[in-house]
Amino acid sequence: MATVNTTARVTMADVAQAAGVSVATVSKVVNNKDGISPARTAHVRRIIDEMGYAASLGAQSLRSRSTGVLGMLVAEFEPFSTELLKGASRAIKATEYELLAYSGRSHSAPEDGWERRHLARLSGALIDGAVIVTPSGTETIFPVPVVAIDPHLDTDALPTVRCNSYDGAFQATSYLAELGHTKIGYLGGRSDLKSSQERELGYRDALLNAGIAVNDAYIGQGDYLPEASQAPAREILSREDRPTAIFAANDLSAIEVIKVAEELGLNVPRDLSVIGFDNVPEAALFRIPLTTMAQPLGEMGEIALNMLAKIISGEEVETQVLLPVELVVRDSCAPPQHRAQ
Amino acid sequence: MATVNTTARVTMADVAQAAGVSVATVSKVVNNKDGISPARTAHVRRIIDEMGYAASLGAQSLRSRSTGVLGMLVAEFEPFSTELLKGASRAIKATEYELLAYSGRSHSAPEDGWERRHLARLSGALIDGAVIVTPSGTETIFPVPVVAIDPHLDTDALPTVRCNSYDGAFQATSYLAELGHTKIGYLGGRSDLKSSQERELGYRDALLNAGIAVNDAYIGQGDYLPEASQAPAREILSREDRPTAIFAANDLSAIEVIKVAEELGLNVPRDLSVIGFDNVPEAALFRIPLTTMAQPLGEMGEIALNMLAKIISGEEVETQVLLPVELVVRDSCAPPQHRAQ
DNA sequence: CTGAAAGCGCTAACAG
DNA sequence: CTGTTAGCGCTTTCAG
Repeated sequence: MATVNTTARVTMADVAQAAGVSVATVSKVVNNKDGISPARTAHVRRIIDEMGYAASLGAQSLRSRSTGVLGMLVAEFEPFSTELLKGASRAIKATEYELLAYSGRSHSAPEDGWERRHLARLSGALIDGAVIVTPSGTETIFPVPVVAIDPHLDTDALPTVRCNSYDGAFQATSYLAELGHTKIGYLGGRSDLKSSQERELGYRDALLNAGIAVNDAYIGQGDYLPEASQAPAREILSREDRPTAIFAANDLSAIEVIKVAEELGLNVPRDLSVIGFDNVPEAALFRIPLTTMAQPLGEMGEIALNMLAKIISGEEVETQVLLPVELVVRDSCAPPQHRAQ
Repeated sequence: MATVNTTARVTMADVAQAAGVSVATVSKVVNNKDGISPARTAHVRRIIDEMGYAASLGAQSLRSRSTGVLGMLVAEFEPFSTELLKGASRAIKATEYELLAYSGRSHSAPEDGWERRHLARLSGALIDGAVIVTPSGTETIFPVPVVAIDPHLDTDALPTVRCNSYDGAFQATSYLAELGHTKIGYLGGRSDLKSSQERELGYRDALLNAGIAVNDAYIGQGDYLPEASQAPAREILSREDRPTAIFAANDLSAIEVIKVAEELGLNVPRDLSVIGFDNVPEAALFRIPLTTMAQPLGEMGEIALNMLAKIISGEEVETQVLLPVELVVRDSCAPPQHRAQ
């Protein structure tokens, strides 16, 4: 049975009444302001504990413009963002802050600067600053200090931590070429993100570098999303002259590529090599462990959070952090099979 | 350089002024109340978009007692809770809610009902309900509807989703016994959680069932935490007559056991078999892939969130969900080596 | 040292 | 249909 058993919230007024003091006094005790006698302080504190009182974050921030909580804004809690979150959570222990992760209803307006809305909703109330994961808007100033992870913009206007996507894509594609592949496809990510653009560039340059002509029919776009990757993957792989290898812009779409390939009767890696990007746990856990370009996700989350904390406290920090990626070889790539022309 | 570039927050009053209407009108437009002419509604909406306005969650909830956001309260964002979070995030898409995950500063008061404080801070402002992960308090009624995952209590007072810990522990221990082990240790979890107690019970019963006497010197407690697991693991494994297998109450402590074992010069699985519990991604990813009892973490998060949504909307739901666990065999267990007595 | 009072941004009656 | 008014729970002057 669904019994909704709820108590009334205990407010500061309740505490004040129980303690026989004014709310102002309680407030001062709560916030460790001085000007309250030790005796009263102790008394009020006991009542607070007894009643299990904790200041309402909403009301508190409404008035004081500072809450001691940092936000992590994501479009969704998927493998990429949760790895970042783990890192941020690790980093926050060394600070005085609490961590609040927020994922609004981005499913309504897909790529439309959701972070702006989230931020507007949470800042100036609730959070003192935020790290935003893959923001898609063009905004660069917000109501609170912000650091972005893997942002949209081709600008230094926002403190940012990201990985070298160009280099990673170049490495991944070159790896495929070195394996002997010449027909190498690319399934791109969200075209509004800089990371995605860089990955495509790295892919193209690696091809050129290997003396392979770029074939646009081998290029699709999956928006970094499994759902969106299926159709383009199917299209590329259904061609008579299909590629023998595909570099996918992130692991989740790489996995989707493999699924589509198998539906089409292809064996991975025998008939098709697939390499991903990110190295989320799901990549290693997949039935066919995925070869991928690893980003130090946890570290990125940590760095971003530390950066944010420093920025808020007015410290000087390097605001553009670029981390290296690393090839992780697993089972999804192999030299191409010899096929009849 | 650390330039903190921030704009002022745009408030409802700003919008009202820009639109040449009252805040009440704006409020009604924002909340889709009727009673505003289509023309004005459209006009106000345009201004809102232009200014990038979004209602302050804090102020909004302070007044309306309902925010359309559901909370997920965790002590920390570690592998266990983030897997649950992924599931919850999946489930929330089908609802009208937004998801807010919160991890306060539990490092202050370790096992002391942190969830009460988090909830007090967020509820009655901010969230309409919450799923609480491994709450440690004894409270059963809260200011908002709540569902617990893996709670403390031996009670049905709280809507709960959890796994069959007793059965899982029994299976895990039996597996070790079937492999031929007779000296089987146990590294327990947070003793205040029911899951932990059940796992110890399952361990003991499985031993008895296998005709093995329980040796208390083989039993330690790691609080489900890597840090806390090290010392007891070292103690158990340093004994002259050390066990040849250890069942750890969760994966993270199992991994810690392996690390300690290796420091002590033991080879896993040759000299020591280790089995964990949970099947977080880290278990499979560990250098020595960990054999473990899998909990359907994502599913648990989904179920809990759906339960919460239903409870809030007054629907009848089964409030005590018990999910099965499953043995996942990987590389950390082997039959015991023959050793000289 | 303590309390009264004002007001943060918003919503909910209630008048006009 | 629209604006005025009164708070939500809290912090912060400012008098006592």
